[in-house]
Amino acid sequence: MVRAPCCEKMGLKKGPWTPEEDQILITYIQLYGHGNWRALPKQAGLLRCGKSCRLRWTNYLRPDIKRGNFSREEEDAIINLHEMLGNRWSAIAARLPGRTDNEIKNVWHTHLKKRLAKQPQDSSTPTATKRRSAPPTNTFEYSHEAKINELEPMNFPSHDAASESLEHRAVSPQECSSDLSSTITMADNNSDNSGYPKAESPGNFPEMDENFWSEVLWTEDSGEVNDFSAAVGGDHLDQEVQIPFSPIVSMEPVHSFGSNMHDNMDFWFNLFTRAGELPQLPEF
DNA sequence: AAACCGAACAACCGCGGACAT
DNA sequence: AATGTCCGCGGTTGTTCGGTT
Repeated sequence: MVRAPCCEKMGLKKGPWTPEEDQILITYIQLYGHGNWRALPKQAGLLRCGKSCRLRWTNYLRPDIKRGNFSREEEDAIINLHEMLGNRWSAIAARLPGRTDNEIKNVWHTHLKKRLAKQPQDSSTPTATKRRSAPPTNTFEYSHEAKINELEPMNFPSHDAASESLEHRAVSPQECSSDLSSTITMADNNSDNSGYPKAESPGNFPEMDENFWSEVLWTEDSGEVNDFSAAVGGDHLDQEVQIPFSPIVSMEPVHSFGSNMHDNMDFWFNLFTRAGELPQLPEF
């Protein structure tokens, strides 16, 4: 069979994403989910291929991504998991909540390989056993892997100095609630030419329950809205929220957001203040 | 101050598997 | 069973940034 090129149509944009594109993608997925990546960019009005959208979302924009430096525990876990799983980054990422396969892959190539190279091959250390880059192939290894797959995802507190700083850690809902001023300060003072505040990456959202992202946030009795471009800014919606990068997005009140109103409020607050602008928060 | 260089990381590419028709 | 489409994965590349000379 012949595979159609990902971006067969000319004019599709490549390269770094702009804040405006991010905003459109985030807003679209919040409203409609991402059932069909291929169709998504067209419906959302993005000049990107679906693949690019998926990558951007999964590696950068997803709300549950933990930004910031890897803790020592996380690094050790990556090393151990890599020892067992090989270069199966997605499998490793599945054991490290909030970390993406791409991020883990980068950390491995930039930090951990070097760290391992420096370490003496001492069998007493968990990372010193013989490594492989290929996935396990024999039955013992696969049964071992099956055990790994039964493990619960690991949770690591961010405890190293860098991740403790405001510049690197993700902002929890609780922190947002109690210290909004720091968020404002970061957004105001750390902007660079990219349009993103340095300290406030798009990944710094409060964690949401799964329902938040699986639910369609906005519903209308009269039926579906298929044209996102028309939907944003539409006048048929209940509430309006001014999003810094243009589109006007509206949504239902708080019950659609998840279980915690404060989380939701903080989410939007963080979202909007990324552009250094105070939002017009919806009235919940 | 400018040039250079390496590290870090975001993004792209191509392949293969899963699923639908 | 064959074919087509979509998605996810791993490898790789390109760009940016910070440190050094």
